[in-house]
Amino acid sequence: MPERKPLSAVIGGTELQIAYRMGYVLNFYREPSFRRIEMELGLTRPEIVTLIFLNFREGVTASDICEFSGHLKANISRGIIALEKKKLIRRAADQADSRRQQLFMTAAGRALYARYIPALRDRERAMLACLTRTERNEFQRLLDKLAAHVPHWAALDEL
Amino acid sequence: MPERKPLSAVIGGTELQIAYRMGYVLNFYREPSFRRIEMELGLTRPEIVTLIFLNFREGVTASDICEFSGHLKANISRGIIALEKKKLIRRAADQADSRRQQLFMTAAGRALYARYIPALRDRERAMLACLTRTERNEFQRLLDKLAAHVPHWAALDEL
DNA sequence: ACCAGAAAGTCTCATATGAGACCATCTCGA
DNA sequence: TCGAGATGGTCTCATATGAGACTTTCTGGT
Repeated sequence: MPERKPLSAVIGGTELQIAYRMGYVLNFYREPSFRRIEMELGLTRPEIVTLIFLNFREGVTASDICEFSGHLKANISRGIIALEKKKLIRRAADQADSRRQQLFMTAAGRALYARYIPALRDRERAMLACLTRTERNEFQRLLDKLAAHVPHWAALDEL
Repeated sequence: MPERKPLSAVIGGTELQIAYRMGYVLNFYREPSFRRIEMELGLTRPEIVTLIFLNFREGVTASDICEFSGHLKANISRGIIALEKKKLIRRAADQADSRRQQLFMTAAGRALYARYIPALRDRERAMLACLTRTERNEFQRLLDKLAAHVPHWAALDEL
């Protein structure tokens, strides 16, 4: 009987050692959580992301969210329109540049945000539970470094 | 003039410290690359993933791919049907269980795979360029650990 | 001050996706 | 060996998404 690598070895068996692993772990973290939020709360992904963003800072614009979320602007735009229609956010024209509109959460938006974040937090905790505290810190440090360098290569569309 | 955190601080300003960062980095790696493959080669994401999988091991089934890719089975099924129609893969009924079908790449499939992998590899290299060799190894080790533990929590749908 | 081009945001259209029903086959306990 | 339930795979339908055109407003060089 020939010895066969377990099928799960595909995780490292790809030519994209690190990227594939990141995708694998993150997919299993994020997709089910987000799908559930979509279903239960009737939000789309750009809407979820927009609320997360506004929770961090109010007054940002659609293109700020695009820039840091990687979502396409058409989708963020649709999300914002939908969120406003549901009274979860509020828009205000920017004084200095009338093309822009600043975004703010409403109380309802904050309340909805508070309903889905705990599940995401718990799931993150579960994902990381196999790391020691030291490892978790190191992992975060490396991710910070990677995140800081994203602008240096992400725009290189020849790649 | 009040001091304001730079907007990029949202990356770490979320309650989901690590998950958010992973998503941020991975989004900028994966989305543009995949979109480009979709456009230029006319493949969908489940098709791309299926070819990556088959490059690692032939003879697997649709549900194997679902299990390790996190894609929904309806989409993998559609992808497989499309790939066969394009003669990029070949299906064969499993002897032991006639519900299953084993999947194999064709020469054309291998050729197409070879056309999109280099760009993904280059982009991965660019993403990781800011880490030292030691850091890269450590990062991979931690990802391996996380990947190995995915089955322990991913199915917990109460989370 | 003007104009060419960039930027913010919205819209349209075709396509990909998620949810879940559905069918066929297999498995396992009584 | 029978039937209940599980499993592999496909299908349908509604919705979310990507691409890219378009409008309005701003900017920077001449």
